[in-house]
Amino acid sequence: MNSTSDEIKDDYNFISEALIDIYDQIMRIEESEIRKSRFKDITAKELHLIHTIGLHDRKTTSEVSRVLKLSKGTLTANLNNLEKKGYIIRMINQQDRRIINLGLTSKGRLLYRAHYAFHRQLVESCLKEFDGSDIRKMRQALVNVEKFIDEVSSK
Amino acid sequence: MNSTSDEIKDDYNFISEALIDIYDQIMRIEESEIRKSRFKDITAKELHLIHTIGLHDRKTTSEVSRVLKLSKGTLTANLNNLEKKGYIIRMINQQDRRIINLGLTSKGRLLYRAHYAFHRQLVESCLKEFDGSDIRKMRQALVNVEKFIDEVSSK
DNA sequence: TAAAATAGTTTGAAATTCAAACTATTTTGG
DNA sequence: CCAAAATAGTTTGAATTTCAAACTATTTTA
Repeated sequence: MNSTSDEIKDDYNFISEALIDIYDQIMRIEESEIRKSRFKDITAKELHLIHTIGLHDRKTTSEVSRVLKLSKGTLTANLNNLEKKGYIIRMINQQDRRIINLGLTSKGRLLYRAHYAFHRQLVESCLKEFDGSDIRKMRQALVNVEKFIDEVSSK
Repeated sequence: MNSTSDEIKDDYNFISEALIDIYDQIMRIEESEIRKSRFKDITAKELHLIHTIGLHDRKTTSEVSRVLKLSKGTLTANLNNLEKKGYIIRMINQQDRRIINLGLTSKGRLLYRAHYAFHRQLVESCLKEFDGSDIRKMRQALVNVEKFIDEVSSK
């Protein structure tokens, strides 16, 4: 297919606008879907934190606060909430007892998987009409976004 | 190109993970880029509000609070801040004097355009290696995301 | 034209965030 | 070896953000 540079500009505009609006909607819908399930006490932010803690990584509090760009104090408060609600556990690291390793409880792992499944469903439903080569290109476009973000952050 | 169903699954996983992580990073980088410019007093949330108010729409407070899913009280507080900082103006609607129409000041319009330009730059930089037909497909994928969100929200 | 409805603001309470001070532990270097 | 410095995480107090409910002003309804 041939495209004029005007058509491409128009697509760029459309894609820019769509991107600006979509983030927020996805966050909101994630939260509202999760709240319809058995996990009624979870906010979008907590979902994000659960995802960052991950299934098997045993990350430390410092690592997580660095990744999420939250102060250590804020993270401590968030972890207290999730611990009270039974989603995470703190494990004192026996090699270095200053360090707390974070893990998900079985309830936390269920939530992690439900969240992930929802995302997968979104991706599958939106890409099902495309073939393998198209999907590879979409993947590359996302890699490019990450590259762009890295370049801008480090300049 | 042929792709096995395993390769496609792997791409889906990659795309899911990338999507989950990317939102947050874009929000943050948007804020930090804007703060490097003359707009040092603006947060990511305020940027989002400025974008929603838009260049020429004269939206009402209620419309904006519905779109952003903020309570009317919260929006009033946010608008007070942006008004104090000189980015927006409130205009009493002369047909119905209960209604406030919102507009951007010239400073607000400058900020709107700077924000939009940054997004355009991101999109252009990430899509420059693709041809018109590829870009049309990416656009379609975003339309699908919006469709998916609408379906899930309305069910 | 009085009552109901609507648009937006104010209010007070709860939640979230941050930076700085603090506690506990480990590492460093004299 | 041990005191000082560094590090990991928590606590604290203040600032900010958010919400729902009560409120004010205006318009619509019946």
